[in-house]
Amino acid sequence: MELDIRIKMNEKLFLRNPEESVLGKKIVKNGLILINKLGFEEFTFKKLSIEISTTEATIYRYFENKHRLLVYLINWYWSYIEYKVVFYTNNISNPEIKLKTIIKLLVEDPGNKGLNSDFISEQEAYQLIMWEGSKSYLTRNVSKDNKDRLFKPYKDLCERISLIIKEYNPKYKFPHSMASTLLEMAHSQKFFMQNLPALTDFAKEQDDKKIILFLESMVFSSIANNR
Amino acid sequence: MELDIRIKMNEKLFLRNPEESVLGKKIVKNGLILINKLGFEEFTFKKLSIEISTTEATIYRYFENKHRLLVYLINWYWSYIEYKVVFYTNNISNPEIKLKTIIKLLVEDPGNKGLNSDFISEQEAYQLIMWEGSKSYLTRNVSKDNKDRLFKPYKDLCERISLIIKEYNPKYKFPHSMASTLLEMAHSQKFFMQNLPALTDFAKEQDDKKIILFLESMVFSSIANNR
DNA sequence: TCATAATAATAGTAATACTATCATTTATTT
DNA sequence: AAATAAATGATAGTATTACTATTATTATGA
Repeated sequence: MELDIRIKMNEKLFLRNPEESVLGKKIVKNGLILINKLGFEEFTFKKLSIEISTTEATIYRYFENKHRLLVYLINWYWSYIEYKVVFYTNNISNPEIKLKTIIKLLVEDPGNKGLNSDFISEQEAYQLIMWEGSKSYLTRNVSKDNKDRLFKPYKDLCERISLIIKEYNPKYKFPHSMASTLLEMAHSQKFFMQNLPALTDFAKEQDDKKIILFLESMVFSSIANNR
Repeated sequence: MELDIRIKMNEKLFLRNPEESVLGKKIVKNGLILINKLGFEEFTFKKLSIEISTTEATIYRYFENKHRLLVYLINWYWSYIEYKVVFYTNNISNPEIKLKTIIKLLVEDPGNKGLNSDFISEQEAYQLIMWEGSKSYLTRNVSKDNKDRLFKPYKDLCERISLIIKEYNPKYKFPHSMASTLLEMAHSQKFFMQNLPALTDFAKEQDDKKIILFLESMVFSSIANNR
């Protein structure tokens, strides 16, 4: 069985829906790869247009600017993760196991096992979140973008996790903050491990198990607490 | 008593030491204010040069590029925070009180009470960390910059906090990761509270007390845990 | 006072972040 | 199959960015 996951994207993110044409998909797919290769600051539509043998002007017909493309990609990732969370926790009744499943989903690099269609590669998207994720909201347009619901997928995922936390302990006072801390740290700690290991207790390039243990320890000791 | 705090900055950060001239100090001071006003992406040396009535070329004689200026400012802030941490925890023997003191120092907006000399304004630096902090290391040059010790102040502060965590509980396995989580979240949760409140349990523009409670709860329940 | 260093004034370049126009190709409708 | 519309390509152009270079002027210091 090969299933095609289709995520409905916010229409404000694009001028022309990239999913509806071969070229549009190429822009998104190769845009992601090129951002990962160059870093977001060095990435330009000009460079992308050369990569995929089209013109700058054509890319601008799909996306207003490169930041919108970034947010598009990041939203795709969070929506996809939420889909995975639903898929893998649906049949689980125990909130502790649910949370542990989520932590694994967040931390583990999908590698080449991940979804790798002719559209967005899961593994590339994972790298993107690690390196560029917070750049989606760290701009002077946060509030405006937020009103346009550009951060809805991230907020939805945060909400879903906070509900499970509440299920685990209805008295815990900070389910949303704990959920966003978990989401942020899943990627930050991995980034630190690989690039600034002094900020962690994990040796450089070590596997994910220790990060998972750290996050589990943090989440469960916090939310078990009734103060 | 008016004391002049002098922080020794890494020489790789600048081409000419900005502390050694009136113009240099003006570049740093007003650079900080202008980055906060425009956001780092929109900030340029050209705009700064107009602001302080000098030329672009002159600013380039002090800093290689705007990213170096950003890292300079961020390093100043973390060094200053470490100084404050030492100052306010020196006479405290109880590691719990030490950690609580640190959490307050990290979260509380210094406002106009903070250090506000003719050089860097503490309050402006605080805003900078919140909005632009992670952009100092989220670049393709992290490893190179790390080798040049550009992140030393942040790593030093993390190390210092992790030592206190170890003092509190020598068996706790993730003192550095917990310290970096605390450092990151002190500013992220505040940013979220002000700009993306759905990611927190704090009403928009609310005071800092709840963030402090959240972080205290997270840190102490985690590090009390002996698993 | 002479020498040196710092700054200002000015100019210039390649790249970025777009917008506009028009011709050509491709897809859709009748 | 012809007519029409939509998407793309080719090309050009603009203001700004991110620098580097040169020379004149001003301040500092031995």
